[in-house]
Amino acid sequence: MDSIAQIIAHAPLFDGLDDDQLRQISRIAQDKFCERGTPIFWEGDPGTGFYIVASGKVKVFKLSAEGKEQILHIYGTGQPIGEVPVFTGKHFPANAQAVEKSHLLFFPRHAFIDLLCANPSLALNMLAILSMRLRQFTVQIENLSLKEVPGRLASYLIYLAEEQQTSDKVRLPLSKGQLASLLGTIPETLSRIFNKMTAQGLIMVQGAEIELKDRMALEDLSVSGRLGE
Amino acid sequence: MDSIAQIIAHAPLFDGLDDDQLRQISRIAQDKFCERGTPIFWEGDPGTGFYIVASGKVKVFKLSAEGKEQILHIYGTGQPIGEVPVFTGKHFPANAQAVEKSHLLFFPRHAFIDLLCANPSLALNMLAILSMRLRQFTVQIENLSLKEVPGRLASYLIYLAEEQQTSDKVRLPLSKGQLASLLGTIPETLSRIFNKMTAQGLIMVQGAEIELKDRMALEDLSVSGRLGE
DNA sequence: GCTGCGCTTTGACCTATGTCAAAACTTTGG
DNA sequence: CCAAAGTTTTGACATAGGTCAAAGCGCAGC
Repeated sequence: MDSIAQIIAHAPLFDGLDDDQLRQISRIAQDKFCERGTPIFWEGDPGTGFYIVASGKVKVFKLSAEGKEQILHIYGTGQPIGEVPVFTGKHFPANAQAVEKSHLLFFPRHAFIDLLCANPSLALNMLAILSMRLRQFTVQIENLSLKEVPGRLASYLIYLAEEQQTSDKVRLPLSKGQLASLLGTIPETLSRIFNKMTAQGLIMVQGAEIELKDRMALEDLSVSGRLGE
Repeated sequence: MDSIAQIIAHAPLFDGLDDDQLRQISRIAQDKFCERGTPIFWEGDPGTGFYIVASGKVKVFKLSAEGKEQILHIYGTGQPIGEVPVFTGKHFPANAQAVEKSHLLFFPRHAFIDLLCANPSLALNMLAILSMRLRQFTVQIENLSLKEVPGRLASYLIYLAEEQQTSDKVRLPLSKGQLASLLGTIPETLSRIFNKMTAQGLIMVQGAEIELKDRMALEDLSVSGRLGE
């Protein structure tokens, strides 16, 4: 369940390809193992290829001049990262780092482009993935610009509840500090907002476990973007 | 210089295709003419195809619940818009509206996908365009989250100077109100920041003409994200 | 079962930027 | 050339959320 072939067979990017095509792809993949905190690439590095997360978790983020971090996204098993330079031919537009022990597959740029030219459905899969990302960034821009922090947090909690298929209790998959960075704020502010939302009866926090006490109000908040009264 | 064939031949998306391929593409394109303010699509509409701007200018934007607008980008001649749903099969993730009298070409989804499967270099062009957009959104997220408004404005002015190939005087291609929306702020704040930056000798504003008096300081500001002293 | 380090929370404070209202300016059409 | 509508600016004010510093907490390793 952890061989290169297995991973490739289950990655959305390679969905719908036949066994022969999958074999070709396996042939160009290279293993890379990372410890928690290992940098995978830095903004500005030339991109010689991209990665797929085989296991573990990787954060992709930007850094400000003073070192403040904005997480763009956390990618998990099966998801590709660092594809942008493959197609623009330019450098990586952001940084990537393992947030836990991770296993990645590396695909060198040229070999991959060759495969892509030969397999239209691989190209379509990649187009779909990039489009999904575009849509997701669109949402993040909306969140940052049009919603206040409580609204962003509410959106995130709802997103988690959907992902974890639960309607009332979610578990944060990252530390609160990292969550702050994902939501475009800082830990102090996030902590205060957890308090405020708890006081208003929207949620209940026990460590990384968050109980959604008032799903309706959370939905409202996530749409309106601002905490009432 | 305005025929469908001419426009298609010069659009980056169709770069490097031979005459026969261009002819095929022309065949599926449909004209659409828009007045200033005409909506092109709304967030949530099903995407039955995408557009290329033949002439004019189109803004792509998000709206908050209270009606505040965040412009994601302004697209001009030769640029495609609305490609995301073509590949995800879902709805448009944002709104689009002509900001001036515009001429668009519409490409229906299925016919385009067929072409794409048959022309790997068309697929690669599209991948390059989506990747460039991803990179650009990445920058916008960075601006919104890690820079203050003066920093965002400085970045934008430098970007304009490059685009307009001048080192000291740029012309805003949109109203100040719209610029505020692009920078993730409101007209009042933008106006005050123009004042402040003028007072500090960074720029000089005469209507839509902006003189860059201190390019160095603007670069600093755009990198550091915050106005000193 | 302590010790120490990293994460999280709390408090006091400051500031960038939003809100609301009105005035000044620009553009457009009659 | 003027009126009307839209855009930009100014002013007074409110506030979300950042900063800095310190105190709690919780878990890894001895």
